[in-house]
Order: sequence, then structure tokens, then C-alpha cells
Amino acid sequence: MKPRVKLQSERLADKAYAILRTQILKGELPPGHALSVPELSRQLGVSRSPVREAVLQLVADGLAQEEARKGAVVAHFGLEDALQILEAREALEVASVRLGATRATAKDLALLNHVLQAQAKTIQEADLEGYQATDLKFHKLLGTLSHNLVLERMVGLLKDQSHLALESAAHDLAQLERGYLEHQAVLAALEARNAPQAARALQKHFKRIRESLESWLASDQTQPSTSK
Amino acid sequence: MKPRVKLQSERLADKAYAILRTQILKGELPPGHALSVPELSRQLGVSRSPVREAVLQLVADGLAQEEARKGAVVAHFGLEDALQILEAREALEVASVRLGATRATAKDLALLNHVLQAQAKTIQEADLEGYQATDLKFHKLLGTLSHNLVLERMVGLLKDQSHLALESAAHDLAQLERGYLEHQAVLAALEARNAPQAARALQKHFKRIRESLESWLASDQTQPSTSK
DNA sequence: AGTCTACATATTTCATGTAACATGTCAAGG
DNA sequence: CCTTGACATGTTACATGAAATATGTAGACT
Repeated sequence: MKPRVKLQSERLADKAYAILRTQILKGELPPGHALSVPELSRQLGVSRSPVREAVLQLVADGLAQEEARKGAVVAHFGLEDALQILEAREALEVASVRLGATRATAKDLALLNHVLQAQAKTIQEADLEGYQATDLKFHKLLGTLSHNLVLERMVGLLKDQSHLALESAAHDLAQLERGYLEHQAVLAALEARNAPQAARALQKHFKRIRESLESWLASDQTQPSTSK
Repeated sequence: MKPRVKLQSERLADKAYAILRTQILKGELPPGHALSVPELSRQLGVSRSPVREAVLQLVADGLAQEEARKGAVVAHFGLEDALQILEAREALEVASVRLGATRATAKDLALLNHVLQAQAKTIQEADLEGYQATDLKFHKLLGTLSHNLVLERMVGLLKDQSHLALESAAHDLAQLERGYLEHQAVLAALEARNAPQAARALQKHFKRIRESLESWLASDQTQPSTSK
């Protein structure tokens, strides 16, 4: 047999995709920014083919939007879009948590616990960046609880879109703490293997997020509302 | 202004995608069948570029599966996969129907009614092919009830995957009739604007489908279980 | 026979050429 | 002033070339 260590995917298309995805989620490529294939190909130092594939993948994931013969841009969501994404997330995550209440392993719960402890720290340190990261992890972990790869994948995709859609949403410390406490309530119900309670706790979480988003509409800016 | 009538997308990549998608859902390209880009490019009479894009789109939609450097094949789902897809569909469609109970327009309900009438006909005529078509339409319409494009899109994608996954599932007439009656129960609850009842009715529908699928495991064949 | 190597074939993957198309600028004409 | 249209620039969309890779087959060696 070959001593070949691992042999990664090593496809340039995958690498380009990973780079672009990270840049988008980090905000380095802001919503609305053009994803010009020749331009990116120059910046990344590869030909246009793998870049084109990467952009197509981003479009499929909902992180970019494309108009025929006009190219793709980093997805920019309006208020209406954000609300729809949240609604879909709620449906999927609540279902995941319901199933997870019986299917979750001790390890699953330990991971959730670990993430929440890290999240507590980010609040103490008023580290908004860090909070977002733990929030991402927590919600994606909720997807894994179902032990259903289809659900898990969709939860992950929508959480990323949500991250992009709510990017600029104002988050004061009080809101962050609220979110953390609601996360804890979900986890507590899961540890008690109480599916309905976990579902209710998560629904409350989403309800508050939606409300705070809508109220934030007061001090709004433009809402391009990309969906037609 | 231009008198240009409409100017379709007209992109070869989109056309190729539409053709392949149709062939897959019709069963002309059976699960597991290789989707060789040069081969398809020859058959469709276009170059490899648009075909490659079409195949990537199919992979993104879950109708094809790809392994790096080995190419894509028409998705072939095992029993486990089918159950997971059904679980995800249930989550999304139930959510859609819950929202739809209040949001559905008279037109939405009329469309559902129309599809169910057509479905009744397919049963009388023992037209399995036709039944599948109306089933597809009915469930996709359930997705539109939410008036949430994100949910609607996911419901549609999963219904297509489901169609592929359950392709060979035995369907005797009795089962078809059962499905039809359950569809009617959902519609009745929707017309009464009774969200919990509509949700329960749809859950029953899915529960029976899952059970009949699992019992069909007895007279089973191989179940490749593509997910790893 | 059974295993391994070399070759042949087909495909993926990346690269690049090119026509059609979109868009901004700018100057001429209403 | 405002519109029109030619031009310049950059991109998409499609086609095609070429290297790296996977896979099947036949023959050589144990």
C-alpha cells in the first residue's frame, strides 16, 4: 500500500471556493460586491475555470446571487429576505431540536455546552466578533443533533445566509446576553430530553430575533430586497 | 424601447440543465448512471462548458452526486437517505402549511383543489405515472402556501430528491387512494384556516409514507446508502 | 492460477481563445 | 439641457486545448 499521507481534495476550484466563502462571511467581500471571474482569477493566481466553479457553488449556497449575462455579486439581502431566511431557519432548527431531544448523544450535548461556555466569555469581554462565531457554531450544532445529514446541511447553509443577511444588524450587549440565555434554555431542555420544551425555547429565541430585527427597521437604511 | 419580445435566458447551460433534470426525474437517466461531461456534450451537441455547469447545478440540487476526480452520477439513494429526505420534507412542508393556513390566498387553495381533482382522476384510471405528477404538484404547492421563497425553494428541491429516492417504491392502488385522502384532509384543514389541524393531517401523511417505505424493506433490494 | 506491471482509453481538471453582450464615457445633434 | 449613438472597456458564455488522473485490459513474472 501507498504511504500517501492523505491526499487532500486539492482541487483549485475547492480552494477558491473556500477562500471566497471565508472572505464573504468575514465581510471582506461586502454584500453587493461584484464577483468578476477574470478579476478573481487574477487575484487568486489561477485560471478562470476553477474560479467560475467556485462562484457557481457560492450561488448554489445562497451566498452569491447571479443575473444572466451580468455576473454574480455577493448576496445582499433586504429586510424581507432576512425575515424569510429566519422563518426557514426556525422550521429546520426546531425540527432538528425536536429530533435531537431523543437522538442527541452525550457528546453532542457536551459540545453544545462547550460552545455556550465560550459564548459566555465573549459576552464578558464584549467581543461581538467572538459572539457571532459561537452563535454560528451553536446553531450549526443544533443541526447535527437530528443526526440527519439533509437537515444538518440545510441548517448550515441557512445559518450562513442568515449571518450575511443580519451582518449589519445592531447588536447591543443586552441583546447578546438575551441570546445567550435563550441558548441555555434550549440546551437545558435538551439535557432533560424534553422535546416540546426545547422546541418552545428555540421558537422564543427566533421570535425575539425577528422582533428585534423588525424594530431595528426604525433606524433603518435601504433595504434592496433582492428577491423579486 | 426595444420591441424585443421577451429574450429568454437562452443559455445553453440552462437548456442542458433543464434537459438533464427532466431525464433524471423521468427515470430515463437511472440512479447511478454516469454523467460524463464529454459524453453528454456529444449527445447534446454543445461544448463541454455548458454541460459542466449543468452537471454542477444538478449536484447542487441533490439530483446528482459527485466524487472528486471521478465525475458525477445520477443520485442513488438508499433507504436511510430516503428516510432522512422524508424527515426534512416533513419539517419544511409542515412549517409551510402552518404558515399557509393564514397566508394562503383563495387562488392558492383553488390551485390545490384543482390538482386534487386531477389526482382523483388518476386513481380512477389507475394511472400511476399521472398520480406521481399530481403528487409532485400538490406538495410543491404546499411550499408556495408559505409565501416564503426560501421555504418554497427548499420544498421543491427536496420533493424532487424524494421523487428520485422513492422511484422504485412499490405503490399499489390502495396506497395511492390513501395518499389522496390524506391530501384532501390537509386541504380541508387549510380551507378551514386551521393551522394545527393542517399540520397534524400532513404529519399523518408523512408518517404513513415512512411506514410503508420501511415495511417495503421486507421485499427489499440493495440499499447503497450513498451518504457516508 | 494469481499478482503485478505496462499500456490504452476515457475523463476530470485546469488553462486559454474568442464572439456576444453589457455598461460607461463623451461628443454630436435635437 | 437632454437625448442619441459611436467608441472603449470589461465581462459573460461557449468552445477547445492539454496535463493529470482514474480505470480497464493484456501480458509477464512468481
